Amino acid sequence: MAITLNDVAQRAGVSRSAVSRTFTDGASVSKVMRQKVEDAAIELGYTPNFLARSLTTRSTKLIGLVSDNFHNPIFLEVFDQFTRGLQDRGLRPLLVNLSETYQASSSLRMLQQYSVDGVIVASSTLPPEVSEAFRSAGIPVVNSFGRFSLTPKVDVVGIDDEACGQIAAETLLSRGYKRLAFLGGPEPATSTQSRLRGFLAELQRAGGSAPDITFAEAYSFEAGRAEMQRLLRETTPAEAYFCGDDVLSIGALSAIRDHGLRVPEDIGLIGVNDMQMSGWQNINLTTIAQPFAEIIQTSIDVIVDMLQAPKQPAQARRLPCRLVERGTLRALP
Amino acid sequence: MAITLNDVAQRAGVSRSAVSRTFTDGASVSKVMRQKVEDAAIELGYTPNFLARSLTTRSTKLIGLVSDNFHNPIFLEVFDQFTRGLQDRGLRPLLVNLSETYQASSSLRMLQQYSVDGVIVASSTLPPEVSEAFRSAGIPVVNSFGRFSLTPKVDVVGIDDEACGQIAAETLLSRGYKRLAFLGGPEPATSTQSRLRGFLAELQRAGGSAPDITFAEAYSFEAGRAEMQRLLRETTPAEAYFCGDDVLSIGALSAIRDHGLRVPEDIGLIGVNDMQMSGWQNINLTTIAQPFAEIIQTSIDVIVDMLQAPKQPAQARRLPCRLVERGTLRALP
DNA sequence: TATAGCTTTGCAACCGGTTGCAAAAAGTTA
DNA sequence: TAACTTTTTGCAACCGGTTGCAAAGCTATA
Repeated sequence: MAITLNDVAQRAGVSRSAVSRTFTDGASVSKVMRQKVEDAAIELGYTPNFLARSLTTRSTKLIGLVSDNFHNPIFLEVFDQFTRGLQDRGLRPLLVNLSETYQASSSLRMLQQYSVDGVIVASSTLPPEVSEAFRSAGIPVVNSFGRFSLTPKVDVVGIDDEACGQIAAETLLSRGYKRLAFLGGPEPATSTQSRLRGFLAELQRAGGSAPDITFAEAYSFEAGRAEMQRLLRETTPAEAYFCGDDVLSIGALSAIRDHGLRVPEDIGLIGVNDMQMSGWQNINLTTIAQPFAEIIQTSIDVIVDMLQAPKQPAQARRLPCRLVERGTLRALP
Repeated sequence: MAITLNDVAQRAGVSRSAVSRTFTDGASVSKVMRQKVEDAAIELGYTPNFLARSLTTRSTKLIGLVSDNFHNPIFLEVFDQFTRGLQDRGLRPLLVNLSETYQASSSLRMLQQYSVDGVIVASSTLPPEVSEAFRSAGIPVVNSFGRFSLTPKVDVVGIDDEACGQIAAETLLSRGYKRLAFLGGPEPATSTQSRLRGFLAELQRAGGSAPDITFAEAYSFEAGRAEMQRLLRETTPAEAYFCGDDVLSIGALSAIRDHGLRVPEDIGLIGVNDMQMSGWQNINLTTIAQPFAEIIQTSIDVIVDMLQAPKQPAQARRLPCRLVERGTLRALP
């Protein structure tokens, strides 16, 4: 059996409140009282029970970390940074893995039952309704990697997908590529659509010709490879492809090389994310970096602010992307 | 404010106990009573508070999932499977990311404060003391991917590292490789030492000559690449390398190719893990598969058993590895 | 219809804490 | 030293649930 408040109170010969107060900062306890209690606590090896405490304080320090993305290697970096960031602020991530067998609605109920202080939905593919459900349930929520909106229903922290498409277009055009193509992620994803929009807009502005447009089934190596294989088999390949993300690009890269073509000499490739692997020397992918650290840090800041002052109007934040030049595009002329 | 037991009791015009009982399975409630309560609960949108309940039932369904490995891509697969497996059994993973800034001792205190039902330490590099600390604190614990021992202090589920080394030796010898080498993971890791022991034993048994032995700094691409670069620069390379794990192998692979040598024609390579990436066609690594799904499933089973019948003597389980043949070793003669 | 046996229900105590309030103790001031 | 503040302390109620126990309600049997 664990040591409780009562045990310590008895041992120290003081009231239960006294013990509680020594472990609550800001409470009024005299020097000698604190000493007596702390001695007893140490002797017995007492640690206060957070969950019992949460009943009256109405704060569990538990944060639901909800995602559906346990396959894209980039998310290991994301989880790493989220867990560290939360820990640094004394918050505890309760991890939820959404899938066909575990639906968002169950997770809402579950997280309610555990009285989480807030929820972070970390996904670029989950529909906004998922985050909105938490908000309607009165749980502070932030959608990391979510889509920007001028009238967001929940707080969102993500990148500027249109600007991202624009950077891709500028970069490819500046390298002298003419016949461009867009090899997007899953077509229904709003991030895919926004990047496409920005890509097309910039091409038009700069007077470039209309690109080929196709979509991969998922953000995965296999999907990128399969789609690129199809393109190489069924079409005349473009000079350069703007791919939905890095893992997709790596799949495409492997298809191109297997087809006997060289990158960047025959075909250029630019991805999105800048995951660690993209910097590996055997991949060396030119890509548009998402500011992961900033997105995650900001998301945590937003949640922490909401814990203190809930019910601010929702806000969508767009953080800027940045070109990372490596070896899958030819050099500037 | 959230709806409580009291609200529902009042609404339904029954006692608090009655409400509690309708939400506790195995409790005695009549048909009509249950109906009344459920109606009221639905009207009000009531869900029982798990944490309050845990005070009396002494079960939170919270499982600490402790790891220090948020960099090796294989761990995303591990987290995916752990979270799903736990969810399937109604358990909730409280994720803990150990690092220099967040020590094992803090995590013990924290997990005690949250009254977790059990802890899974998922790491092949953390020292056994970490898991043992949980056990001495009376928390059921299992060490996944831990080291085998005949007299374990805590339950361990892992692979047979010596057998793994043996498989590597057999495989390389059967391909006709003569000058073999061991390019291990971090030297102090016991898994590294065990695999080396099995590797050497089998070589000796089969009359092979003694291999070169070196170690990488970490289980990472960079470390594998750096060590292989050093070997190529400073030594006459061996005919085939048994590498500490897949990500290390991929680093080594890139160094070999950059050096103008071909795999498997000039140098053979075999890894350990069989992570998804190893099957990507641009990598296509021959490797020894760890039975991740079984290790994780077994770990969860072990914890679940401990929740029901605590304090069985600790047991270490070794699950068998399996060769996965791909393209980084030459074919059988 | 009276009695025995089983099921259902509410009361009240409890899980491990926190906290408002008033009494007690300590510290100030005149 | 008396009167007045301020600080410290314990009591008791509460957070949102569960559960042992005894009373009440029901069914079956004689």
